[in-house]
Amino acid sequence: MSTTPLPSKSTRATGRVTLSDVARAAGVSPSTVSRALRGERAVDPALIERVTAVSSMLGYVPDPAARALASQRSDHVAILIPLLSNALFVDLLEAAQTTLRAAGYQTLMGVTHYDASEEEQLLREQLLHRPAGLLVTGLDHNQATRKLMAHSQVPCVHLMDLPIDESEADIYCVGFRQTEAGAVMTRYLLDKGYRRVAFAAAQLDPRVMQRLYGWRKALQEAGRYDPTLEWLNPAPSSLALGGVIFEQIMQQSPAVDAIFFCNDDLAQGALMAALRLGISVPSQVAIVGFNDLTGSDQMLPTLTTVRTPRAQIGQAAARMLLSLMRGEALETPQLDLGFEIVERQSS
Amino acid sequence: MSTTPLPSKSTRATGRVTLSDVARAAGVSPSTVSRALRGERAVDPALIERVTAVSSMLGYVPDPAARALASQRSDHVAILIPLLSNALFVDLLEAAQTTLRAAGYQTLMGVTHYDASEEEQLLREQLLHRPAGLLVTGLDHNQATRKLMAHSQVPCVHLMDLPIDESEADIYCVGFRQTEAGAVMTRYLLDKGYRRVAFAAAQLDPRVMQRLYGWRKALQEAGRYDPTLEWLNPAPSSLALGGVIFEQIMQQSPAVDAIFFCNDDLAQGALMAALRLGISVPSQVAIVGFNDLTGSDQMLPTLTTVRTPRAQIGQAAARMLLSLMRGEALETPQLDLGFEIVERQSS
DNA sequence: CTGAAAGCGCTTACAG
DNA sequence: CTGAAAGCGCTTACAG
Repeated sequence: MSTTPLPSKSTRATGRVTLSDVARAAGVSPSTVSRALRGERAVDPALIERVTAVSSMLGYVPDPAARALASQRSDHVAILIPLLSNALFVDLLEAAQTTLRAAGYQTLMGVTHYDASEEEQLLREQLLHRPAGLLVTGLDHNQATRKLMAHSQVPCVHLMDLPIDESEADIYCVGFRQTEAGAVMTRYLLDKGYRRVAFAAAQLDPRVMQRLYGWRKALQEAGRYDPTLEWLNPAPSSLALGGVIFEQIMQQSPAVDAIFFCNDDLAQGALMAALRLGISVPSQVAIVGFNDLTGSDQMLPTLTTVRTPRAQIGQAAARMLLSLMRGEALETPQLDLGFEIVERQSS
Repeated sequence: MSTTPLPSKSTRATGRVTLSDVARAAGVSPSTVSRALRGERAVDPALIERVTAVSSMLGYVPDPAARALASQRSDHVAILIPLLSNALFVDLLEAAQTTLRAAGYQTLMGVTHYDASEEEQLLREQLLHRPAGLLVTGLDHNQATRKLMAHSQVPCVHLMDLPIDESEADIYCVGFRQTEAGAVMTRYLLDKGYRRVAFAAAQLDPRVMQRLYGWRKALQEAGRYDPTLEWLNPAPSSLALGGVIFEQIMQQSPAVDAIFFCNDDLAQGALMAALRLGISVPSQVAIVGFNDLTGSDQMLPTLTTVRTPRAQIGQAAARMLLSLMRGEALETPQLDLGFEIVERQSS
């Protein structure tokens, strides 16, 4: 143990300290080192200690490629998110990655741009690396993607959403009830006395649509639903678009007294447009958003919105995935992290 | 070629189509398949064609782990950026990743939080995967990080910055002259007739400091430099902080007639604060920012700023790296992509 | 230009 | 509980 291991004589020696170096120095077989270091049960505790000591003395670090090749499982975790231009997903990504990295995993990120076939292609590329786990946004995927996920046998946790019906009860996910959040915000507005509550949305991804359904349900229950209150635009969400939509609504439906935007960037843009147009918020029209993004508390007036626990979702999903990768059974396969109305000045 | 390859009889067969399957079906040796598929010169064109055809017919896809283990080079490219909470770096990341992915590389992202030792640790983890290339933000790294990069022999391109002196002429980088951008914006303000131009900064990373030096130089040349015009805050940049700094300046230095914020989020926060405080921009005080981030064109008044080519930087750096990874010599190892003043209403 | 052989650095049945 | 051996799926000197 006091002698430095001789460098390998091979022509292709890489200079790296290998498992065999550790085995030689510890006086055991490579198999034992492998087992001891991975904490496999059925290894003599005394040996574990010796191997661990020698290993760290030599500065041994396992080669991920060799490990992946031999075990057919890499130390990568693949994550699929729709966009990087929405702070929501960036928060999700960062939280998941931080948790995963602390457990020794590298994150492989894929940006789908809300495109089902791009998602499929990205997943295909990621699966080539035999990831140890999968984190995917939402529950809606095309046939091929679902098949790939199932065939790969890779543990998978879905982000942001919770299944609606029980046919999906076998799916792992962490999120909150989008539909309910839409309904709760709408009821909040009705309770404040607003009577013509519009819903304005862009992008129209599945979660936005669920918020729409929640809004519809709440209005219908209050007997205040009217299809002309729906303003749906498939274009990508942005501040600028929020301003455009706001102007449209104000021009075409002056009787609207509150607007529920499906995302804070739209609502922030609307607030800026209101300032520009001299429309006073909330006295002429209330404006509320969704997600509580950066800047919403700095607007004039400050923006009422729904705070969504995206960092917590990223972290909890990563933890859930870590459990699955260890082969543990989960008590709660579907985690509802809730949401919260943040009342500010705009409503 | 018309018979499907027999599945391997091994207990650990993975079901994947392998190089040997292709070799058998094409009637050549595995070495030849390997060479043909990688486009190595010195392979009979006819064989290349045959191998390629068989390979795609069989749906062969090389195993990245096996390739990495054998060649000591993975298909990963590691990228180090300071933050994910600054849209600037997200744009950089997305552009680089898109370009890299199109060339068959997977991106390994590391977020340093402007912490030199976290950067070192991240790089260490990334190098374990034997990345084919490295993309790192800035030119400032600690001793250990520089040593790691040099010893690794991995081609590396630096982002955002250009070296100041010639001692760093051997470094590859894509960016623009931060100091000059600071000076140009300051001269623009002086030319517009502003006389007491403050510089307000947060985070104080190396690039912010360079902008500060540019501002100083421009003011000194105009005989208008005054140390009390410098407002430096090491806290992370944010809209809220911009508002706070703006209030401070207005209270303590009412004679200031223009404020140059080192980043648009600060400037946007200042604009909102001005609205709140009833301070009119630009008639009482001009406000300008840096980077032209989302929302700057939606503010009231719209924000004058410096547009920086971050997406182009990400893409150009990725392309440069691809060349280096191919072993090509570069005509331009240091690429200056410039910047542009965007004049809007706030100045 | 092509092939046989060794090797990359691990993991994992299989025996004991 | 431990070890010898085979194998994961490629690449790359080395010969020819």
